Amino acid sequence: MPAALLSREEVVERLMQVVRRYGYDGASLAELSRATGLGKSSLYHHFPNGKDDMVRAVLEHLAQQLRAAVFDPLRGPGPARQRIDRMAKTVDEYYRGGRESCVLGNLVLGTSRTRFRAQLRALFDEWIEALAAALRDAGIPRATARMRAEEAVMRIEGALILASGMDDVSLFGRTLKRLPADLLAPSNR
Amino acid sequence: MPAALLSREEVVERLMQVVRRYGYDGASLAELSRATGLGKSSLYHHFPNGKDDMVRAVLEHLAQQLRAAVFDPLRGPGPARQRIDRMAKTVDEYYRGGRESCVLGNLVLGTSRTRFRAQLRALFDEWIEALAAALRDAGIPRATARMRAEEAVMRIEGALILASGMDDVSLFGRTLKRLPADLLAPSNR
DNA sequence: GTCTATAATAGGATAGAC
DNA sequence: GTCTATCCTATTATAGAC
Repeated sequence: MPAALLSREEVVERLMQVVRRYGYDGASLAELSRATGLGKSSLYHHFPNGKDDMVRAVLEHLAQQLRAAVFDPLRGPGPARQRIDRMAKTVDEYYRGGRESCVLGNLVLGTSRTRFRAQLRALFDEWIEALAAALRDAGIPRATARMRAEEAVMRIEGALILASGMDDVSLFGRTLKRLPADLLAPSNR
Repeated sequence: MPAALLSREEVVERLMQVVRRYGYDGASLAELSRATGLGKSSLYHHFPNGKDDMVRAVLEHLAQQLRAAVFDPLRGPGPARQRIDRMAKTVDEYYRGGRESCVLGNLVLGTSRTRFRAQLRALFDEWIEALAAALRDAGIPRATARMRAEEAVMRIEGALILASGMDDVSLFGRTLKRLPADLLAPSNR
């Protein structure tokens, strides 16, 4: 990579910021080049198949980040409530309180919908399963835990859409704030 | 319009299908032309500012559709529960059980995020307010009604994202099914 | 591993005939 | 009101020097 400028990880991190902001279709090579400080040819050197390869790298990078910051803590030791609170906090930071869009949401829409299907599905599923594990540890029955975990991810994704669409980040903050208690509520439904 | 082929409404309806499927950035003039059966020049005749005008027309068209099929019934007469059930049914049909994406979600992401800000915000808000009105009619306090209505829209948007991302439309169906009861639950939170 | 230069193509937009 | 033809720019992608 840039012999001494940016590590591959940093390059991919910047690519991610572009994809997250502009989506797959809106992320031009010119912008990706600008954001990384690498010329187009350099980008093709590292990602021979262009945007497609870049986004694949972005998704791998994101998976690693999420594992370290969200999934592992969710599965990891400690009281379930604390683990879920930590997820909410990390997610809030990652999306900067609702000001940033979701890479996954962006890739699920537009013409990229089918392109990264497997990776997107795997990532969503890993998130849901990690969350469900925490809920099971809190004594919630398996099926209920899975359903609630799915609902949590939906609410987060939906909150990002609406916070952006309504230009009101408080919608995101409130959603995250309510999330832990809702997830751990005595199972009625 | 096409002297006898498609009415303006039908043209806009087809433009909407393209925007909904490919997003703003992914909807090329070539595709919009193909979908409507109109040449690029014809499209520019009706929409002098190109895609921008087309999407504005799409949003106006969508607002009318939603008013007739969703908002008015929500505000309208009848038992609140029935009105909300009807919304769920209509929304399910509109998104074909989770197989179709959301025009609004698509426009909130990508480079179109700021372009249609006012219209997007107004549409989301009208939806939320219509839903909140139904909840108030069901005896739910004003502030709670608004919050629950916001949450309902977030859940719908999020369910569409996750159903698409996980390639599992049942996520959408289940979300819609639970929605009415959750909205009308005795107000604890 | 990066750059400049350049190609090839697609995308957005317009002119003018019918 | 629609079409064919054309234009211009942006975008993706590659070649080849350093």
